[in-house]
Amino acid sequence: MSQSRDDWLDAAWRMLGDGGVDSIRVEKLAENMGVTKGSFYWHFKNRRDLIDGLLDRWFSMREELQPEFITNYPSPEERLWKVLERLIIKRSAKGQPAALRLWAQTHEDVAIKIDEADDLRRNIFFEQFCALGFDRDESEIRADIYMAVISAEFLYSGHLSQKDRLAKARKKHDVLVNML
Amino acid sequence: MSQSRDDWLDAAWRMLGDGGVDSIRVEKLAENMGVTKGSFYWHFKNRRDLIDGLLDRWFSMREELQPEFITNYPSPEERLWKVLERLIIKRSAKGQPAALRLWAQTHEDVAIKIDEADDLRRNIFFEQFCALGFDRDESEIRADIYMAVISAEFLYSGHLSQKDRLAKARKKHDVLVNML
DNA sequence: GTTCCCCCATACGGTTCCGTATAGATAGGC
DNA sequence: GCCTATCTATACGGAACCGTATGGGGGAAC
Repeated sequence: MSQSRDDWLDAAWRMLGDGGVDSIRVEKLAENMGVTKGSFYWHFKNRRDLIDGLLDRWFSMREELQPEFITNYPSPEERLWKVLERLIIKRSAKGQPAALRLWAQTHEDVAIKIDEADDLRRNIFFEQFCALGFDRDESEIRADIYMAVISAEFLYSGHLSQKDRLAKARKKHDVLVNML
Repeated sequence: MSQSRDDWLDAAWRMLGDGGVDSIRVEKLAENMGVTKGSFYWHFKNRRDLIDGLLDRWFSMREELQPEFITNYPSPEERLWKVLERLIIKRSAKGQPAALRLWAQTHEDVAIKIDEADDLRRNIFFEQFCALGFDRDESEIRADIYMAVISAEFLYSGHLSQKDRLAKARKKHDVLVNML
């Protein structure tokens, strides 16, 4: 049963969510997959190469950052919501985002890439709030809060069902979008 | 130069913020402190004992969770703000909270303790929002968002000065407190 | 059936740790 | 001066990993 590079990334991705970057050990990984690390070093140059692969995967997974995703929806209000909704529905990520952010604290190059992606998302939010009629200053603040809500979704989240999470998220969305 | 148990915790606390729980290595720690690990094992039973000490320190540091802290301020609006303000001003914690939360993902006992503290804080927020006149449902949502804003404060690297962080935080606070 | 390439197993050297055992140092009480 | 408590150094066994070197199996191509 031959393992592909993607199979390795899948398993490593799970490990990442469970215990952070440091918990990713190539020998443990090989054991989990029922092969030896001889296979690993066929697919990857070294451990760091694997982790870079995980980073790439994460970035490419964030389709909601691509212009096409957002322009599918007409109203700014809906555009905001769809991003949040999507992150909850495809809960392909559990602890991974938090893990990568933590890891970035000691790896400047990683931090830069993450910051760039964050700025991109934050800016998308910002524009939607502007389109909703908030002034630039207010829009910036609300975009920040929207970012915070998203990050918290992965940090806390706890023991709620997806349905309940969606319901609560929707209410948070409403609070941030409506100014009564 | 004799090292106290607290000195070890101080150094470990710094390490925790820099690289997460996994980066805390007793031999590295000893090297940093200019002694050998012989000293470490005098003060601590083992590595886990040290980390438990860090957890205790974190919990006891959260004075804003104690009733006395909040009742110092008359208005619910101010009570909310003081908690947020305090977390920014005493930036004794940098990556530590995020690191501990991540670590909790693989250690159920830790997760439980953190959840308890979170619930406590969330409930304090909830009560303040209720006192501000929001209904219970709305207050719960706003308390959640307030929690999110706080956690984001530690997650996003942010290259802002403390002054700017405070200013932005104040605006976020205003958004969540005011319903115009 | 030989060749070749892809994927994997085995074996090994080296490093970084944890935790223990044991002895040495230092300072204060007596 | 001696004893004891407190803290630290040294030395060691063992585990967990990383990365490399090397060889082998097995299927596709021919």
